[in-house]
Amino acid sequence: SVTDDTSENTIQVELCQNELWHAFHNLGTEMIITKTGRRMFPAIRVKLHGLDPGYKYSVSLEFSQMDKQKYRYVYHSSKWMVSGLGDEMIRDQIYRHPDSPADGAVLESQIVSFERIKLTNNDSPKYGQISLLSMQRFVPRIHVHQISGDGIKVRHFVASFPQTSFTAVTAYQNQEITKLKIARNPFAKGFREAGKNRS
Amino acid sequence: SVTDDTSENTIQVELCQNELWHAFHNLGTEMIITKTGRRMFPAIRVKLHGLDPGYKYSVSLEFSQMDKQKYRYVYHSSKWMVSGLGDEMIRDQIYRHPDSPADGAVLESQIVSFERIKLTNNDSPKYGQISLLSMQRFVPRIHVHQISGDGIKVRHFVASFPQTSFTAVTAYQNQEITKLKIARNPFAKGFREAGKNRS
DNA sequence: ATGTTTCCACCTAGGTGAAAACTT
DNA sequence: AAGTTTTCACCTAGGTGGAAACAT
Repeated sequence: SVTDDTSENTIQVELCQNELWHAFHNLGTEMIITKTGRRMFPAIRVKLHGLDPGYKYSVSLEFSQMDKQKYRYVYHSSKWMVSGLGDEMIRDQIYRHPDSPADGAVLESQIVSFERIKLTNNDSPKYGQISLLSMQRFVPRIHVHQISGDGIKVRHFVASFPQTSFTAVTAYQNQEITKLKIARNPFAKGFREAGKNRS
Repeated sequence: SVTDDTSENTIQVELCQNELWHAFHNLGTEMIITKTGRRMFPAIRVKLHGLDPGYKYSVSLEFSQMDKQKYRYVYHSSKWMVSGLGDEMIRDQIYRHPDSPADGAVLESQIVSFERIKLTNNDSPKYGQISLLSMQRFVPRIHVHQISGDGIKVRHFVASFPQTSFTAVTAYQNQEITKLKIARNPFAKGFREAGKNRS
């Protein structure tokens, strides 16, 4: 498992769009996983603080299983119930942010957005994809590796935010989640309402 | 000016889509420059050979003025004529390929494509843009910098291909160039011919 | 029954040349 | 007259949820 940062200078990771994440978390966030890979919405976007400006850092995203259980959504009660023992996840999957490694000063000056990561239910994920398990729960974790001049990792910091946890699904279960995705994701409009945006 | 590589191991730079470049060169290539920046078509795409697999290299694109003259296109003779003395170019503009610096082994295994570079006639080019001068001639040059562990440039190699030279314009002059751009660039279709691709 | 896959209409995002408007 | 800027219809490219087909 992961060792935390032990030095006196602490790295801070700030989650962007915190209100949006909480809105989804209140309904029980679901993320679609497909064979070809699907983006996350909302995307994990973070702001880093406390980096050493002259050192290089690699920033990565990883998904930790919240438990070993499988869930199902019960429509008449609008609740998630445990439906049995979950499967074992593929080990050691990590998505390195394509703009990293980069200097601490550069990374701190911008928002690190993981919008291009794709979630899949394929057993052999392609480059840029992370393979998850349908009907199981995950929490994203941000890893920050400090790298010395010769490429050796000298420090390692991990952060995670409970409000970004989600259930992986191949089709949305809770229609309130679907509505919120359509309302907030510019790519998602579903079927047009009568008389709106028509030419 | 630029120093050439002097070591025994020579770096080779191979231009991709050579036939396409020659087709344009035969007509006298023109590249549109705009305030907001315009991509090059064809794009400069190269394959690198002879790199040291363990060293890091930075690959960049730069535009060298072919002469200090300004040209105009004479329609009735379909020829470019000198029309006077050109302007001075903004110095030291260089576009580093976004995937570099990278290890020699990584760079050699893929095509280095400069498709995202944008050419502009703006005096203060934004990030990712190179400012050129309308009605003047340029030849792209590929720079390969070998970088040591502590970031110092230890070797420098330059390559250029005469068939990629062009005249920068704000509107196409030679209609044969326009036709070839429309024929070969998937984004450029101009006005549809009657009865084609219609629903 | 329940969950997965495929296909598709509908979007966003952005790269084209043509034409018109503008500048000098 | 000659070159520049703006706008726009028309494309490519690719991210959505819905529905139907499929699998178990």
